[in-house]
Amino acid sequence: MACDQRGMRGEETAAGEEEMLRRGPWTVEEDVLLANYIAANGEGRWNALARRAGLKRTGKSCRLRWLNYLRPDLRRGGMTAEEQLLVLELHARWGNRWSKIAQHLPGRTDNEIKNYWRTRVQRHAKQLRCDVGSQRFRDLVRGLWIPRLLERIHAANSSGEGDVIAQATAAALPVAADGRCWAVDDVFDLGPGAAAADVELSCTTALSSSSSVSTDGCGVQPLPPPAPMVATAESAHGSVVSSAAMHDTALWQPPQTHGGLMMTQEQQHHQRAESQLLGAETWWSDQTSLHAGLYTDVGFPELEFGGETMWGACADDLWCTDMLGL
DNA sequence: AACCCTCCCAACCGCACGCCA
DNA sequence: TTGGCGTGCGGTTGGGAGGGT
Repeated sequence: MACDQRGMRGEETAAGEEEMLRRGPWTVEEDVLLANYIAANGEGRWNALARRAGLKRTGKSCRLRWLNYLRPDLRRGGMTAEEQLLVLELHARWGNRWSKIAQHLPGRTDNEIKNYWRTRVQRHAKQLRCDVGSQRFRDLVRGLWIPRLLERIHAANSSGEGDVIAQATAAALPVAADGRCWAVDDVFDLGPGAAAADVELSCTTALSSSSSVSTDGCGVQPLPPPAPMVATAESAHGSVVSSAAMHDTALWQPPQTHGGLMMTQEQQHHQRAESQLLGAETWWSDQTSLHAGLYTDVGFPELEFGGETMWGACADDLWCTDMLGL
């Protein structure tokens, strides 16, 4: 793309009569010069490298070009669901530590992740009228976006459960001994010999300050299974325009009581959703609902909403923008 | 066709830090 | 200790692409 922009801003700097340094988009010739030089001599010492390679660029510019564009191990194309999931979770954990986040996404640069965050994630937050740093947005990410990503990952790997776990592992999502997959947590700090049991013991949820320490002393609760919840969203005008229950009857049948009375399914859904959105410590994670795999049994029924499906047809639109009327 | 607007992303900027003489 | 240099990081900018009117 940068090459397509060639010449648009490629003016020489005024500074330096004897050595005119170029700025702006890189030309193919410059790319070849830089790539060939690094292939022959390696990278580093960027200022000297720029001079020796015959490039009229600052070392800084050369380094940036190499790391963000020319490096052979770079991945191209849009972020996969796994990568988006990782970005969301790692950002919740580390904030704008783009380079640190990028270390866990092979082939992706900090610049790319930063751009992804600013263009996609912040746009969604803006549409939802909340700040990306707000608890409300974190809850929406946890309750809507991440489950949707997990669903997509599952769908893509539905050919075999082993693949699912392998995928989660490859994506640095810790998988516990029973196959449950946890939110990104301190597994990165466990060291190479950490067993699945250790993973479970160290689980912390990175996504919400509302995460709670479990009573059994096994660390902080993982993400709740995403299936049943009520998505309540505000329209652009600030009024609640809709709420819809997503449920998986195969998973979410345990009867709930409220004041000694059996709760209707709708009441249960509502209570669960409130708990999630308000960061309550009720996780609805009774043993019957804890299941093997990467939330593998989660299969949202296609939710009808005013003739539109809950999730937009656009593969990249993970928010229910149709429903929101945004 | 022309204009406008938004999205996307490569590239730049300023700053901080580490190393070394 | 200090100053210069190289490097890395996060924030910002600006222009192409594409869609809508």
